[in-house]
Order: sequence, then C-alpha cells, then structure tokens
Amino acid sequence: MARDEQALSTAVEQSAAVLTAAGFPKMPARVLMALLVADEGGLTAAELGESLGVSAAAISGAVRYLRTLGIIHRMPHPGSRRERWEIFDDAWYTALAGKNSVYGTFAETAAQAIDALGDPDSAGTRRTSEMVAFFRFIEGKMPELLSEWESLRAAGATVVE
Amino acid sequence: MARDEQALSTAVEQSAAVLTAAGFPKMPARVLMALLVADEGGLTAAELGESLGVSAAAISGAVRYLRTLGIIHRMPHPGSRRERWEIFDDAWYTALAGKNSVYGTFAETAAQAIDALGDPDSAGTRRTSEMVAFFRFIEGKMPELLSEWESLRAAGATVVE
DNA sequence: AGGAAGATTCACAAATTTGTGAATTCGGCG
DNA sequence: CGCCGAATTCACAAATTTGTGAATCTTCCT
Repeated sequence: MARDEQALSTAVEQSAAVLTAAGFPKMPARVLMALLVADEGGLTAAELGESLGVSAAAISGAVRYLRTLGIIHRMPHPGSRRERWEIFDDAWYTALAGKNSVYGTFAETAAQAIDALGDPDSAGTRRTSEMVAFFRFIEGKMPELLSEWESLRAAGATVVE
Repeated sequence: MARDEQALSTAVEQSAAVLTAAGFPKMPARVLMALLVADEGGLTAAELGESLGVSAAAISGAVRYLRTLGIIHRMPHPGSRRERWEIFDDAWYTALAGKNSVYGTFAETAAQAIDALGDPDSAGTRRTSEMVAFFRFIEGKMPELLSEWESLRAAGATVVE
C-alpha cells in the first residue's frame, strides 16, 4: 500500500485532537503526532511548520514545551545547519511515568486537607482519605505496570524488528 | 484537633491547582475539591459560591460540567428548594476508568495513521505501532488494576468505618 | 572575517476560554 | 393561585492562552 498523505494528515490531526481534549496543549500535540509518524531522522522546524501550516515561531514554542517534558530531542545533523527533531522511543512510557507523579502530588496535596479538617469521623475526612489512598495505590502500582510492559516489549521486539 | 478553615481552604485551592495543571478546567476543579471535603449531605450552589468566592452562574457551569463526567450528583433535599450537590464515592475510580478509555480512543485513532503510512518498515510505522501497542496494553491492564483496588478497599473498609 | 540560512525570541494581535450580572425559569408555600 | 426563594441560562466582559511577523541571535560555509 502507498503512503496516503491525505489520510495520514487526517489521522495526525485527529489524534492530536484527542490529546487536546485530554488537556494537552494544541500545538505541542500536533507537533508530537507529526514527529511520531515521521521517517527516520526526524523533521526540521521548517518541515514541521510546512506540514502543519503554521509559523516557525509556533513550532519553536511547541518544541520548547515538548522538550521540557523530555519526550523529544534535538538531533544535530552533521554537515547541515538544519536541526532535526525526533521523538524519544520511550516518550509515551516516560509521559505516563511523569503523569503518574502528578497523581502522587495530587494525593499528597489533598492529604493536607485531612489535617485541616480535624474531625476524623466527618464525611469529608472519610471521602478525602479514601481518595488519597486510591491515588497512592495507583501511583504505587505504576512501576510494576511499566516494567511489565518492558518485558512484553523486549519479548516482542525481535518479531517487529 | 479543630477544623482549620484557613488551612482547609489552602489545601482545597492547591489541590485544585494540581488538577488544573493536569489539564482539568479550573472552576470544576475547585468545586470538586470543595465537595470532596464537605460534610455529609453535600453543599448547595449558594454555599459553594460563597466558599469559593464566585458567582452562582460560575457554580452552575462547573456543576454542569462535573455532571457530564458523572462524578457528582444532585441530592434533592426533601422539604427545601435548595438542591445539594455531592460527590459520588467512586468518583475518582470512575474518572480514571474514563481517562483510561481516552487512552483507548487515542490508540485507535493513531492506529489509522499506520494504515496511511503504508510502508510497514518505515521508522514512522514502527514508532506508531509501538505507541499504539503501549496504550492498548495500559488500557487492557486498567480493569485488573481497578478490581485490585476494590478488593483492597473492601478489605480495609471495616477498619475505617 | 563576512555572509547567509536557519532557529529563536519578543511584543503584539487573534481567538478561545472563563466568569459575571441581569433576566428567566422552576418549584414550593402561604 | 399568585408570590417568593433558589437555580439556571443568556449575552457580554475580562482574562488567559495561542499564534504571528519582525527582529535578533547562532552557526556553518566560503
């Protein structure tokens, strides 16, 4: 089957839209998806701008954002001035691990409310304690889940590559 | 220890801020946290407005949003016109299950890009396939994780209540 | 060194989101 | 059966976010 630019662009935009709906900023989401489907060697800022139909400045902003998240990296291309951007292979893995720690900070922040409530028998205390316990549980389970994925990934790698 | 309104309000606002940073809309986050720490019987729209220092209209909007997410419900208080709002006890559980399905839709949307790419050996195809597999894995594991939580929750319930 | 191509930053403009006040609707009570 | 209190909706205002164009900086090539 041949490369269908039209359908590819649609898929990229739709996936970006899903990320956006989940709270991810719009332009970074589009750039991320564009880099995901890119060929080996990544894309230059100019190529990203052209393919998404936005200015170089917007690309730069999105790229800066994605870099702070640590899910893309600059690939200095020898012999050319053009910088190429590439997704880390473990980007999604990393993103989820990071998101996980968001759950953790949320739990710990909310735990302060328990102290402030005082009364250990109030409905608010019970509800809040339960929530904190829930997120601590999820956070605690995450490493296990991710290492399980790594095993599967390693096992299946030979098949794919 | 007595109820410390000052500290409680701070904890509520900070927790709401964490949710906001994670992509959750601001006002719904604040309302949600306020309801979390509320006493038995929930809060009225007026009480929420006063406690958060915002207009009744803002509360109404936030409440509508939270209702579409299915994490709060109206408690018709007999004998009084005042509607009380209350968090579902399994709100966070539900929210995560819902978020999970976001992962699922994201994976399925991105899977369309694989078809559009055509070439099964390209770097883009490999990267995208891997990502889709990852999110499908996470989605698949979620029910297991949640049922494990339920067991723990049920086991510990007698201790707390 | 000088020049040039590309990337980045800055101040500002556009657009989307968010919250308010006034009017409306809804439900119970005298 | 009409009033009264409360909640919701609407159109608009405020504010935050997002993207652009012009200028600046960086790095390579001659």
